[in-house]
Amino acid sequence: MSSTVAKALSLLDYFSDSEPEIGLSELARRSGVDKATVHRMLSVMCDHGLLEKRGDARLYRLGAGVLRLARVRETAFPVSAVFQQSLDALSAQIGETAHASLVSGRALATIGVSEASRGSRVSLVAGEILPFHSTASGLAVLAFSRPEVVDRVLAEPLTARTSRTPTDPDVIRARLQEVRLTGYAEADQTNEDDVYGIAMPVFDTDGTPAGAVAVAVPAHRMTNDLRRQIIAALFAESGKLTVGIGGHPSAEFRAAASRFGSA
Amino acid sequence: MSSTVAKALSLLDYFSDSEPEIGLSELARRSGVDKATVHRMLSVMCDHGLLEKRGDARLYRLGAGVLRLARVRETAFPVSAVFQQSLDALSAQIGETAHASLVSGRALATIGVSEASRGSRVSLVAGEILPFHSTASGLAVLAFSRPEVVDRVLAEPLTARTSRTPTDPDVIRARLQEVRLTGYAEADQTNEDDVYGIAMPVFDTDGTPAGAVAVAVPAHRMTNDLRRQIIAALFAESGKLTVGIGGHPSAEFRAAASRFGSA
DNA sequence: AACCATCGTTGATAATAATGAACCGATGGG
DNA sequence: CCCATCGGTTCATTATTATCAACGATGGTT
Repeated sequence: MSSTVAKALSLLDYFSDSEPEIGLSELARRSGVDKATVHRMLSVMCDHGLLEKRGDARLYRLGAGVLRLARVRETAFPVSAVFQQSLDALSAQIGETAHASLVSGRALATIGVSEASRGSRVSLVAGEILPFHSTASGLAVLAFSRPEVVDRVLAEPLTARTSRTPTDPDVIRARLQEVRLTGYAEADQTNEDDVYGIAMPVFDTDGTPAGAVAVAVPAHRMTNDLRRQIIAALFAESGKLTVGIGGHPSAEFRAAASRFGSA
Repeated sequence: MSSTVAKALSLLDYFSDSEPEIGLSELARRSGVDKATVHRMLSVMCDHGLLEKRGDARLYRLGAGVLRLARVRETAFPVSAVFQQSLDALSAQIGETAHASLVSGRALATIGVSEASRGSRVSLVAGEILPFHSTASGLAVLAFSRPEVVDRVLAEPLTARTSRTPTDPDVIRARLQEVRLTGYAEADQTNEDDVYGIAMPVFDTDGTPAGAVAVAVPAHRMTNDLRRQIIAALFAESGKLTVGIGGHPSAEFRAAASRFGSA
């Protein structure tokens, strides 16, 4: 839990699209680690190309090493490209912002976004780490994950992102049960105010969720009709994606999908 | 030098296009670190999404986290996309394989390749970590780097990749001086047998090399005419790339370029 | 211009976390 | 059927790393 490399790697989580460059003191403050320690860890990560200091400023940013790593992963197991294509289709069809995330350790990593072209839309801070318990994507993934994964996630302290965020493990377990029956997860302003998200899992080769695709809508604009449209579109795209990455859905999800199809 | 996080991160260097999945014992053997230690480090990196074990097999591969990191870096500082475009143009024009790499800590990380369409061509094991002293790209970068960077690189032990690899720091310094005068670096089978590489630096905002573009040709096919073609094309593309990433070339490189132009 | 806050960096001490050999059960090839 | 090798685990020893304070530099403010 408190290994040195874990602390070092967790520093990477603070970099996102909204904050691609961060200073030493800022990182120390956020992570709660001593400044000197952070400094040494950042230096090591710079040496390995995971980070780099911008020449002039004294800010750190993600280095060229991550580009190489991503390239290696994408050429061996192309998923990012496959997802982006589906996201573009989704946002075009629905007219709202679509995004995708993959299971990345004990959280979700946003790996693609396709924003709607209309003026008022949900503008995601992309590239962020998403919590499991407060996002539609997280619930969608968790609902079809193995019980021990659920236990591990719910054992950790659950922070309330908004006033509506469920933080009681039992409440969340109940919601997961719903998700298992319907096949999709909804998050009505539980991760961010005014954002209503609907998500569906995408499955890996072993039948466990590899990630999720989701559509995010300004909460006030959500209607029953729009919900139905989104869910139908997600079933289509999630299916394509699961096939696209060589996976196959769990029996539970297939059952939920057929229930929806016959409704 | 022997910090824990450094050892952990160096494990990532063994993943490449030719070997996107590696087992525990294999990594322990290569890195020379104890199996137990490697196991703990891998576990931590899995928890953070940098790596993941493939569900069925017992192999480790790069995780979804690297995709997120690369995405964040690319949206903030798009270089990978810019490079790929130039690489495609180069390989189309010359008819040989072109590749690009960026300074990544104490080495070069290959971030893009565009293979020629012809049958006999250099097929790079892409996504690899390139040494500075044995590759044309490395020499091109080093030649225009600050003296202390050169000293640091040449202070480390230089491994002979082929029978022609220069391992004497003084010999390499002499070659760097040539590169500074001509603006390009050549590597005649010093990194890989039968591969002749020509590379040119691409500069960052602060006038230091951010990386290099290179063309690799089967050694037996290299002629003076082809050399001249490649060098001319590289001057054009390297210039575009330097501008494309918002950088500006060092005075020394500009001088070399103008000498070539007037020749 | 002088000040104050904050930045990145360094160094000595104390305590933590890494180490590596031995061991286990499972797997697969000879 | 046996042996080699795999991934994974345990535990006592020790070397590593976190800590905390102080320092010089930087930059914005009064």
